[in-house]
Amino acid sequence: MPELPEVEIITRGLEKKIWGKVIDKIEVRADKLFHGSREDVVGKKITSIERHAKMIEIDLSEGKALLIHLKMTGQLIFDPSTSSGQANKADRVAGGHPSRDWVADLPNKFTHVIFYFKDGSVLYFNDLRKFGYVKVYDQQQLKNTRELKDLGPDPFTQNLTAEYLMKIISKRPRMKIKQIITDQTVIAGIGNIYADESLFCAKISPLRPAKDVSRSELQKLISCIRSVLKKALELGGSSENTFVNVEGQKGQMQDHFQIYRRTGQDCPHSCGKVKRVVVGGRGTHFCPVCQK
DNA sequence: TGCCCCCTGCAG
DNA sequence: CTGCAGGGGGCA
Repeated sequence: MPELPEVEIITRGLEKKIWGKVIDKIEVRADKLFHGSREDVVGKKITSIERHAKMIEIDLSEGKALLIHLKMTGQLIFDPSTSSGQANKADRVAGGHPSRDWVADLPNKFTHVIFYFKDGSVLYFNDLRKFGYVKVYDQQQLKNTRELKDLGPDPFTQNLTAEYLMKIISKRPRMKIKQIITDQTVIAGIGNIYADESLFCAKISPLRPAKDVSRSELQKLISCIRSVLKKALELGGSSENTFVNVEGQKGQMQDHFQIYRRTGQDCPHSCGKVKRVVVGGRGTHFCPVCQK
């Protein structure tokens, strides 16, 4: 699923919906996706919710924590109460943005973990492809996991600079620029969609060896990354596929893609046709005319 | 650095 | 039917 904007939207939604609630029970329907002891989290209170790259850390009382990764198709959907569940489901559909029928009817066959809170509200973790996970940690232990410790700077922090990228690139000069910016240990949170969109914005070919990207182009790329991610946040994320926010609603960014998944169509600058190639095993979209 | 894999569904 | 999908770990 989700890249930085989508995970950020979900994180903000969770803060609003489940902060301070006490976990009454956890139901795990697919063991594969839940790592750790259920007893460690039952009875604990949610004390903070934070995004790291594309992961969500939920801190609990007594020093415990949950780390959730949604991978490609994970969803976290909140239902304010079980007793009025029918009404809420109807609201979601009436809201006009049910992404699929199965989103409006929870739990469903893609619901793998269910968090029941003391006040009767429920959080569903759905994942069509079962790549995602929920892991239980001690907060101290979590800080030292590779997953978090090795992450590069968040794109919106001052730590992401052209100088920083040049230093990284000097260690792997031949790597394609797209692979550099989608490496989570270089920049935290950029994935396939926003890499393509950012490179288009900066007029840089995703195939360019990183060492051939100049300082000023890197500067432009950083500002493009920020503007693209900001726009995605403002539009509620990209729901090209299964993304919905914690209320089950889709975002609109997919209607504003300049280049991603527009293979064969005209470049927005009318200079050529959008081409699709594979970089690092992922579909990659660019305009060979304006992206050099 | 480049495949293959995890898994399921959908578009062409 | 084949190929493709927002991620990323593991293996040669």
